[in-house]
Amino acid sequence: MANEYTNLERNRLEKLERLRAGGIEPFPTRTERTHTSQEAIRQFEAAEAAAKSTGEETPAVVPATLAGRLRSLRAMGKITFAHIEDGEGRVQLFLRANDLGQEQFDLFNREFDLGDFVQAGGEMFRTRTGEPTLKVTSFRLLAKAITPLPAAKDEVVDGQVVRHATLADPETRYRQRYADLVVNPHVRQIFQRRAATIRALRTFLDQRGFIEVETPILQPIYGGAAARPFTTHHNQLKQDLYLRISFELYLKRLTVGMFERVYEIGRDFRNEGVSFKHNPEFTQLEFYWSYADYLQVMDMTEQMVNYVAEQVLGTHRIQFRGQEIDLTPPWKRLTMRDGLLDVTGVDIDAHPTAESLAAAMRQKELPVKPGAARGKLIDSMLSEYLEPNLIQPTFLYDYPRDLSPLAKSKPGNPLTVERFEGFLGGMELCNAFTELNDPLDQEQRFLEMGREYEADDDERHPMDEDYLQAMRYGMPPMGGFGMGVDRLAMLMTDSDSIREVILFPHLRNREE
RNA sequence: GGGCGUGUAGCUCAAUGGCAGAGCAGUGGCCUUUUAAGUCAUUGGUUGAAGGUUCGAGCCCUUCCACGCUCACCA
Repeated sequence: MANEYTNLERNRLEKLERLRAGGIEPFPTRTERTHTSQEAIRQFEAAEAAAKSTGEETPAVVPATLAGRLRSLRAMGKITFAHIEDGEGRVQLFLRANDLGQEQFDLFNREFDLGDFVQAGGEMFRTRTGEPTLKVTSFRLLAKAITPLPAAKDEVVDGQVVRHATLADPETRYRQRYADLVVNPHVRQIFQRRAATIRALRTFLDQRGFIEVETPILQPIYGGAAARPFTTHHNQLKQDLYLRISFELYLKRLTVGMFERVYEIGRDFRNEGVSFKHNPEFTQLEFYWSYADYLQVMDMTEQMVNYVAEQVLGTHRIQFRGQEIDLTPPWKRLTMRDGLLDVTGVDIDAHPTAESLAAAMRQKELPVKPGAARGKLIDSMLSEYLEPNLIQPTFLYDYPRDLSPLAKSKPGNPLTVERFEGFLGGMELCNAFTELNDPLDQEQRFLEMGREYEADDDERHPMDEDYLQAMRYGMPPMGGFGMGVDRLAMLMTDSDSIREVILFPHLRNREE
């Protein structure tokens, strides 16, 4: 569809044509930047400090050529003040007809707009109000902005209400994230913190001897979680493929191959509902640690999250949704049985069958979904009554076996597996267990899952024969771990929605 | 998928069923140290889309679209 220009855009296009007519290329190829905004300011302030210490009246000249986006313009007759912004910050420009000549000065005022990328050369000085500023002796357009940035200046109502209105509409912010990033510096900070979060995770794991690997995103059989996959097709191979819903089964194959400690940070895809904590594609961290069990993984988890906060925020006490969360280890540990007993009065250990558990729940006047399996019933109590109350970091551990087909049973307790989930801020953050490494038991679990989900084909857990083959070669005992990196980024940035920490979140297509 | 809500100028927002407005930005002036400058003037609208009710619809009704919140779903 052809773009239709607004009046404001047409106005800028006319400027662009005038520039071209005057022999000025509005999108030149080269830039001659010598300093970033902050380098120029730092160097100037250093020259000032040096002059002061030696008693000089004027500091040494600091020549600089800067480049950035025009973010403010104040034309005052024969002089103009402006600010340009680059990746590090802002610096003020000072232009004077006397210095530039009337023709150049007029060119700047008439044809340059907010949002344009410009290059400006000159010397640093300090204005009467004390701001380090570039006195411009030459300038050049680097790239014309046709569309005005979606930002307004402040609004003064009755000399009282000052509102620095800027792009706020969530739809526009997500669809045009580039514009959001330009005008909302705090959004840039969110993604800098996200990057720091992922960097800290890598550093933490690398330091502990884990090796980062990459496993297939296109998989012939999906597995490792219960979720509907996205399906695609390879034309030449005439083969349906799935976008992975987890990395688990591939990473565990690598432990068979003697990689004792592996991890992967990457994208998972789940063809399910979208919410403030769900996006169809999301970033996952999984690691597998041979010869460890879920208790060791628990210890490492609290250390890892605490380390991330220290690296990203410089503190162990983070603010999230108006509450302070203390990440300092050790975290609270609670068995699922005790946790549910506390909040619902139902003892899951006393009810080994779905029928018995459902009866107990009805007696406590808890909602029961008819025909639900025991694991589903437990899960519903967990997410309804327990999870929202777990604000401070809490490990919930020892899960029912029928919720966890890839986890190992507790010795002497076949109904319970060695599994934990980490909760904080009322959200599930991670999921881990002592991994099942018995190929015969694993085959049996796959068969059970297949039966259980027979009614709902979408959720069926497909049998992965090759995974069983890997396990038959011998799989070491190990602890495994998975964590939603987006949710960790939410915690590190105090973001209410997963969409705030994903650069380009999924949105429905616009009507033509 | 259900419920509730929102959609008006580039941005942020007004407008009892009765002339579609403001601030900022934009445009044209004045202004040689401003601070998201000041000042005078001024342009800009298919009110998300389509239909309906009405003498008259931004407002009421119906359908559709998008977004937000929420429920359902979601190991």
